[in-house]
Amino acid sequence: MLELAVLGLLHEAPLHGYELRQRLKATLGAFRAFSYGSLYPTLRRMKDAGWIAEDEGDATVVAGAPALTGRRGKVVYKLTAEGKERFTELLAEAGPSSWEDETFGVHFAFFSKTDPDVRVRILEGRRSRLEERREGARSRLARTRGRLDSYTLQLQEHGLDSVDREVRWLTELIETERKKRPDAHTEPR
Amino acid sequence: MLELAVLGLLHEAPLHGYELRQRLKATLGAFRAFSYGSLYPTLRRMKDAGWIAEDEGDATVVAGAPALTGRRGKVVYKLTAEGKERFTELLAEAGPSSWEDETFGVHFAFFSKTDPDVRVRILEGRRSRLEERREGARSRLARTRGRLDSYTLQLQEHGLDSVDREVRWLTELIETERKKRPDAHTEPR
DNA sequence: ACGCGATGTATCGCACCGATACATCTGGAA
DNA sequence: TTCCAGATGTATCGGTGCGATACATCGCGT
Repeated sequence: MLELAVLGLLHEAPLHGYELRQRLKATLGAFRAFSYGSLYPTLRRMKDAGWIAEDEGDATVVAGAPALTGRRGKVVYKLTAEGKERFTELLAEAGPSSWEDETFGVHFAFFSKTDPDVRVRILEGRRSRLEERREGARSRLARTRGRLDSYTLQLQEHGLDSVDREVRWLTELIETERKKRPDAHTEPR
Repeated sequence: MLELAVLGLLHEAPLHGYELRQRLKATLGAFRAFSYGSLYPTLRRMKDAGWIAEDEGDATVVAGAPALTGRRGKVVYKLTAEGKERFTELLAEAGPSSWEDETFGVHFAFFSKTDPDVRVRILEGRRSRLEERREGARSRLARTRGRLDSYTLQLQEHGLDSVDREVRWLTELIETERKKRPDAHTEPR
């Protein structure tokens, strides 16, 4: 997850950790926090995996001098060739994981770099996921309505409304996508 | 978090793990998943802490027989006296943690067992939390609007709308609470 | 000259999630 | 009547991410 987000952000420009976090908050803040506590370990993992590399900012650690207060410069990361590959690869796969709550937002954020077919498939996957959830909630609610105290009820209904809203949003998006490419449709074959 | 939820559910009736999970999904499914992977460890922790105790369902493990295929009965949990105390204690504290994303839903679910003053304080805390977030997002959006691709923009706006909706919802709830107790107000003192 | 808030890197412990394993019970199709 | 699929039920494992915290530097207003 964070991995995909980082790949996407670095795909546009090299960044150091702090900036990365700012961008993360800016684009995905509504859905996930992505604190430093996961960012830095992820950066290390990705560096070890070879997706990203340090790009020597203004560090210029003079070999002789440091030892104490070793003047640590910014650590700027950039995508490697393998990293770019990995990014396209991740963007291409539209599996069930792409439309889970946590994942969907990140995928969506990079839709402009995603294949149109994949876009539609993800949007539809997300929508039916939500519709499932909504039906479950609805029937459960109908079944237990009487026994619920008013707060629990309010909570259920607010939740249901939110899901409804997102479903409508997705439907609009899907239609827009369709209009752009009238030849693509749900069932290939 | 899960701890509070479990205390709340067991406060109404003794339950075993599976049932507990069902209820969790039913009341909080819109916000958190609460899988078994956290439920069972939590139950163990709570048992060790003394908040809950096993209530021997239909286990009736006859001392002599088992060994192989040892007929494992349901493990029904119930609140202990300390557990009840702990529950009221947790319900009473309305700190910043009560209105974070993950926590708020759980607190709200047990509002019928919460002190009216605390209810209002939590609702207001949640609201100003969201308003802060909204302002941040709004100004960031205004600042960067031109540079954003249309998908990122859509995402931002959808997020903003959602926050708006929740703020309105909270405002209504607060007003309702106020009507119920016209003497309570924001600043004590 | 001082200090405070933003910038910047990093780690630690903990909560939780998703997948998985495995066993039992129940009801309907074969 | 047998068989098997799906619901019920308990449990663990690896991994991801979060919140708090620590610490150092930099730019700026006072």
